[in-house]
Amino acid sequence: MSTVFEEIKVEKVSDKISEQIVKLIVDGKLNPGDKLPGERQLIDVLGVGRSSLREALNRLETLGYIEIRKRKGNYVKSIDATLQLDPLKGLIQADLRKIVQLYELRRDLEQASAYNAALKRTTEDLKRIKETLIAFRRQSGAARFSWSADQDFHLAIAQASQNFLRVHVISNIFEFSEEFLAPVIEEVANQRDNQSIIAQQHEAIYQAIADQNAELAGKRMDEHLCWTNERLIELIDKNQGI
Amino acid sequence: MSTVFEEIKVEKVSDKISEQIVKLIVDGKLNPGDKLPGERQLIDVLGVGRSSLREALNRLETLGYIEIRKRKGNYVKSIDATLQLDPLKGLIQADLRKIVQLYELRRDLEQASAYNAALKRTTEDLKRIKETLIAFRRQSGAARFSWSADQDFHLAIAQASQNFLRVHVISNIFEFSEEFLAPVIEEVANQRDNQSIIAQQHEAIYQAIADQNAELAGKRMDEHLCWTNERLIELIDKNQGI
DNA sequence: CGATACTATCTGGTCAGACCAAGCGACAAT
DNA sequence: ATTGTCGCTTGGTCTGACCAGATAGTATCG
Repeated sequence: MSTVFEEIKVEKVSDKISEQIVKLIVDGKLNPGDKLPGERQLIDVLGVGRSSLREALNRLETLGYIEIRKRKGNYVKSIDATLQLDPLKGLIQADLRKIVQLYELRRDLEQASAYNAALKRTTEDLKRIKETLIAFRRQSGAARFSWSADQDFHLAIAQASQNFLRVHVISNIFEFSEEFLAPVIEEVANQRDNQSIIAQQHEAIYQAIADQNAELAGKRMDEHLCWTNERLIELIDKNQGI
Repeated sequence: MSTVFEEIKVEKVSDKISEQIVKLIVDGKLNPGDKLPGERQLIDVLGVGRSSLREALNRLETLGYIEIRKRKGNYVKSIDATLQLDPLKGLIQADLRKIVQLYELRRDLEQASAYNAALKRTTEDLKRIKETLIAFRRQSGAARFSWSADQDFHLAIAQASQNFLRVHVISNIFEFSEEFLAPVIEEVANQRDNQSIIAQQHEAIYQAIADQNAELAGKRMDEHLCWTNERLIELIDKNQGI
């Protein structure tokens, strides 16, 4: 029975309007830089109320299709800017210090990651982790901090924990935080000591995983990330003050 | 010269409104699933016109922060960004047993959630958790398992852990897994004992959080979810065989 | 007493009309 | 040629009104 009837969808007026305008842009009837007719003119042509029209225009603006210039008019935008609507990004932008919460989350996951890796790692996993360790040491000789080598280590452990979701989520966190921290993270390289401290911590974690000592692996990972987070907070506070 | 003068920016009323609401979400004053006051009520509180308010709400919806349900109200959405789960839907559909990995992830987070809640909970947080406990007991009297009351308990703890991201991510996992498990979860209700066992486990967790015993809270949460996961695996294996 | 039916009210969606301040162009005064 | 003024246009905002569906409390009927 349930397959016989279709749900009746009520489409908002503003949806139809924005669909139509997007179609015009896609079809090339409206080109970047073109000025749309004034709002009062459009509501006549479209036969809708101004609030619906404005709702549509507003959505188109936040989606990046048009640009609303107060007291000047509405213009079609060139869609060169990759329209990214990552809600999380907006949230963190609202308060950079919130990124600490993201890193707290990371600690939750990575602590478990190391714990489970110690229990479930294969010898291949272990070998892969070892390789990332060597790569990190090698690259830390260079002037700048090698973020990607650091990430490789953590991701290798996540893989060893035999949970593809964990890898996925942790990798997401890396990707996400990179663009926020890229401007400040370079400072880490200035304090050259940090590099070797991190390397030592990594090696200690590796050792615990190799020994299949889950408790210790988890504990060391937690301490490692606590230490990292503290450095991070220092950095942010310093740059925030400017 | 150009550096001496700053451009005067005119901020739209709707911008201020949406900023404020985003801030409320970031600060955890508004949590996933919360219902916003009605539009007519909000314009009184904020002292703005309805068009500006609606403009703000509309933007927040297209950005993914809230969900506008016609004739029902406006609700805060959980943020999907960290855990971009949608692409994974296909993977889990292909092999329902993969959901075990999702629940392992949940355990990572919730163990930390309980741990931190025990450390950081306010007395208000504690009161809120207690209420979910009572609601669960009351609803478990009914024939069917009250999934939402169960979720409320776990989310209340996440809130008490003072990390808004944790709330969102856990809420996301619930949302995501609900659609997979809805068909099988009802069976839990058949074994009436489970209901009271879960209630007891919840109460034990609550007690540890009330006592601010972080280690114990984390441990009990972990055990609780281990137990749950085992029941889950049984269910899946049984239904998979058909 | 219990199930059904109704009604008052609340919700978001839409429309219409009004006013504001700033941009802009035409035109006059200097 | 520069400056000042006036009026029109533009998007931004507010108010008030109505609609239709959802909802909950009340009244009615069996």
